[in-house]
Amino acid sequence: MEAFENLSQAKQQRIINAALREFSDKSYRSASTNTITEQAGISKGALFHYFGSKQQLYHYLMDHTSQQIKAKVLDGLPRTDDLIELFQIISQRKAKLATSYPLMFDFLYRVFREQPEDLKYTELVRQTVELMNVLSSDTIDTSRFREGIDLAKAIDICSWMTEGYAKKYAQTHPQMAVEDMLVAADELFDTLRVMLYKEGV
Amino acid sequence: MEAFENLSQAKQQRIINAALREFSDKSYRSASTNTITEQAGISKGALFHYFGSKQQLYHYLMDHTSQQIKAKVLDGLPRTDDLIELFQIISQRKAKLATSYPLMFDFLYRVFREQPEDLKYTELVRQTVELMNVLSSDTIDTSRFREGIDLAKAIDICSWMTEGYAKKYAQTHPQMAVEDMLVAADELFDTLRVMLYKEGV
DNA sequence: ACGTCTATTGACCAGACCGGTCAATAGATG
DNA sequence: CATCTATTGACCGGTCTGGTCAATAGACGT
Repeated sequence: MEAFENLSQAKQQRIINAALREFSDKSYRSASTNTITEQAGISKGALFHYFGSKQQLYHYLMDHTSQQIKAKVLDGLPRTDDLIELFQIISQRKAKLATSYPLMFDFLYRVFREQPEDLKYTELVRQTVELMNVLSSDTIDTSRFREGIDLAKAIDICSWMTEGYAKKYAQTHPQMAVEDMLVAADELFDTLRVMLYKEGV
Repeated sequence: MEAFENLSQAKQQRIINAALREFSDKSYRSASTNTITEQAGISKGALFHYFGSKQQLYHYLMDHTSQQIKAKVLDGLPRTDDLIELFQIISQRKAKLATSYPLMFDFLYRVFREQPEDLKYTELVRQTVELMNVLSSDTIDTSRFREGIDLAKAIDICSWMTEGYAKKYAQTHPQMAVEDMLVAADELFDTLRVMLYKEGV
């Protein structure tokens, strides 16, 4: 690890990206260190010199990416009591991050789905992924909600809707710019307001 | 194939289930015929005697499962102009089918996600999977919808909500009986009514 | 120019596992 | 007991794996 951190930033990044891509595409077992070294443009010996083993490389990637993403999402998040507004802000940040660092997101989602016993992800990873989907929040104004809708339900609904929307958008407009998507997504949040909030709130 | 169809129904089912499970768990490439024969309790030679090759076995599974599921979902579907009611019925059928034949569903979803060039799924498979998610329907009464919500939007919303709900339920109550889940899901459809339909419809 | 030292290479392991074959065997049938 | 078919599993040539290590390249001090 020390050897790796003494490398130039550019080279470190090349290796990290190659590894993230491979571990995103395939299961831990099927992911190949050969492929990683080829993609990174380094020799096999070098990789094992830097990280010791495949498993240590994997754990490094988990810690590294969780740390990065968690910081970027939470940094300077504005306070608001409007649940939908909050969701809108977080979605915007996630969308921008996901286009700036798609490899990190792909990788973390895969980590979240797998979770074999012997390479259990750290608490940090769990927190990070969860943070993307759920809001623990006592600061939300629930009086806006329609009859029969409580906070937990509203959070689920917002999560499912934004998730579904993002998935559909990615499928139908695979190459569109983030900014355009965010504009288009405004319509989604308007709809959410119609559905969740009482008339005239 | 002829040899296979002459086997007892029980043995055919054992082989099909073993193969479905293996092809659901792993990519086509990584799926192992050895594992399949072990799980099915037959010899390796037998499997290749029945199907000729790994690829032919895979194609047989695609055709077989699509045919079965499509029939079961569409059979005797009642007519209604209430979109949410329709979703509720289809969800109930899907839920029951998914618990009766979980292997088939897992397999088809995997087929839909992968789609390598050389083992392109048939049109039948495409139709079947799509049919699970989308409703083409001109018979829906859209006058119930709130201001600003059209049919396409409503279909998306219902899809995303039922999908999200199913996913959450599967995670939080992994071993619950279908019947209980369907009762619990009634609440979801009530919520959908509150959100999508005008007051008092 | 030369010796020293560290960073990097890639040919090379032993072993796991692959899809597919086929001579040998078991079991049913007349 | 002979015949015939259904089934077996040891075996094949391959590919690919994670990991090693003697050999090499390149930077640096003198």
